[in-house]
Amino acid sequence: MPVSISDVAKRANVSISTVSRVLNRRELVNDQTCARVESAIRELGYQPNAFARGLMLRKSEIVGLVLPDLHGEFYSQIIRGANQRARQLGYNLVVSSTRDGDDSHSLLHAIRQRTLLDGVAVMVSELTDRIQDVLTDFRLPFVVLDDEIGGAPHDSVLIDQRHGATAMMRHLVGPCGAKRIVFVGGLETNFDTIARFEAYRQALANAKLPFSRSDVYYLDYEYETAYNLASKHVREWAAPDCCVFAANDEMAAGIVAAANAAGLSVPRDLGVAGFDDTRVARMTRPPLTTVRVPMSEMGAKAMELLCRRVADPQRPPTRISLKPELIVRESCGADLCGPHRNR
Amino acid sequence: MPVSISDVAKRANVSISTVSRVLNRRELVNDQTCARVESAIRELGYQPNAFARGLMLRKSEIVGLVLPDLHGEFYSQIIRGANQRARQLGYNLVVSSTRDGDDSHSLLHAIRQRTLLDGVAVMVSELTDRIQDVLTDFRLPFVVLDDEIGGAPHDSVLIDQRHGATAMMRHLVGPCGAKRIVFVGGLETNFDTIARFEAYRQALANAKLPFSRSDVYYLDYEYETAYNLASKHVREWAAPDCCVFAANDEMAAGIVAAANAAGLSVPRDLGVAGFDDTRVARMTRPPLTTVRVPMSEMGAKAMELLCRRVADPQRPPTRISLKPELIVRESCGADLCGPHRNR
DNA sequence: TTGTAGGCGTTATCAC
DNA sequence: GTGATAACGCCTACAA
Repeated sequence: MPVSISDVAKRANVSISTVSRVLNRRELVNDQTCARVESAIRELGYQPNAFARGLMLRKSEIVGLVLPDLHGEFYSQIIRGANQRARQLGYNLVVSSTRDGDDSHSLLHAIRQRTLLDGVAVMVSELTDRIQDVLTDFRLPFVVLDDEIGGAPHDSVLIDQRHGATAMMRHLVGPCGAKRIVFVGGLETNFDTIARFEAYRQALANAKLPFSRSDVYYLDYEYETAYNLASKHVREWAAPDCCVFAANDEMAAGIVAAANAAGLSVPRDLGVAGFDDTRVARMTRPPLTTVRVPMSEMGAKAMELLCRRVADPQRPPTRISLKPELIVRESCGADLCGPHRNR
Repeated sequence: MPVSISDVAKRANVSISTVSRVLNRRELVNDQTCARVESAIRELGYQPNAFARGLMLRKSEIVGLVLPDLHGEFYSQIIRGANQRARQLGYNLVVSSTRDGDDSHSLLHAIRQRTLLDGVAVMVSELTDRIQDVLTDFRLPFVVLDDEIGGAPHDSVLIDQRHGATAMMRHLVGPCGAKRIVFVGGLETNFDTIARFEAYRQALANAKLPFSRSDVYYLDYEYETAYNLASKHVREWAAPDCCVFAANDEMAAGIVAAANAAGLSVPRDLGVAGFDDTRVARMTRPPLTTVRVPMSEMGAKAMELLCRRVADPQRPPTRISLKPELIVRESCGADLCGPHRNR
């Protein structure tokens, strides 16, 4: 049933090498025979077998992207950016997540199949020993997203979390005139949360504001969880110069909603800042002051690095750092040029 | 550099067939030699070459998923469901979109590479002739999501849009007591929008409510567009018994926001209904009455069908229909047991 | 239980 | 310009 290169050869009355030539280096073959072969290909509906091809060429033109999860706007953007760029570069993208099912299994499965992949981009977000181990003696070209792994040198594309969080904090203590800032992070072990917390603490110190352990919460990046937390605390937070700094937009949205539900007005009675600048940020009332993280660009850059490395495995490791950008909207009263509640 | 099966064979002092046997049918080989081979494998870090393997076995254990876009909660859910199920079934998933770049190119690219894929699930959402053509004489096992293609019979998993939209309309004209319903759809050519509009019109007729062309709008499923539209019309809509039926949650959220911004109260001054039940639905104030579309289940079912067909290409085409479910929250005042504004 | 040999569909290296 | 032929790494009768 499957038509192979030799079927085409017979039909066109040439040898298989000639067929192979018109497929790959048509300039080496006579125009007439070329035409004959091409029509044979068309008539037979011949499609080169990718396995045999890969066996010879040792590449599949498929690269992988492994993310902590595929759910939500954030990852969605990365995938989109990566997919788009990968295709531009002539590659197809395989997406996997470490969350669906057992993470190690998931990852290892992808790796077991690795000979089919030309390379992999990995985002870990939390470092487990297993992943660490797997990655250190990884034979396949790979690039790491949003973090760096100890051990072997490798390509990586990073978000300068510190920079972004610091910009936000400066905005809050400066233009917004905040004197108390509540930090609502994701999981305590999450890389991004850690980096943002560091910036938070540092900025507090710089501004000579007191740091209080009890103003720090670790949640799970989800809207509902944040809503619930805020429902409990929002009346206590509501103070002339208090802001909540959430580690992503969804949680910030939950907090805004809880504040509204409690009859408080944002930003008059309480400032709320988000992170990521996903579409939710423009869907709350008021829209969120947040930090734009160039997610799809991160995906795209990852693919560039990866494909470059596939082409030249020897090149020195590259490290790309992407700078987030402060986006001032209304949820912190920034436009008011003073403490946000003095409206 | 790459270690092959014969390296292992040498190291273990056996023939390559023996190595192959411990890899695939370990029961056929003596325990002792088996152990010897296995340790050789481990010591050498041997990984079977997937190309050579595929060349013999004629399968890759990779299946594809082609979506109109990868952006947003909706597709995100489908991908997640599909990915999860695919892995459970022992397959890896390749994701592509027809939107990034030229759609036909994109799709055809995936198809050109198809010998690497064992099968593909496709969601088209709008039918272009090219896609139609490509699909009708598709050699590869495939299943269609959320629609059916004329021509060759095939597996498909459908959302009963009609059922969902009708349930919503019944809810609006019944419990909510709506007398005028504004329809805000996606693109006029979009399958889902078409189906929902049909249900809308039908339900209006059944309820003996007047249909007015000027109460029908076609947008693009985006929050902002809907917000802008609603900003213009919301004061005119605001009537004792008027509801807006948006074709997805994001647009509904935009409409709610516009209403709030205009000083109207939802649902007292205007009812707003969404569709899909994505996370946004719980992030508006008030939360949206909407229709839950089992997206991740659709992805999962698609993979089941696909993998089953890969295993048995001869089986008769199956057609799975998933029923959406009405979710009553507060944006239409349903809980009020009467016209929503009488609060 | 194990080894030998042939073939899967390509591409690459030679000759001609 | 074109055609044999040898890899590529693996699986699987068939033989021993």
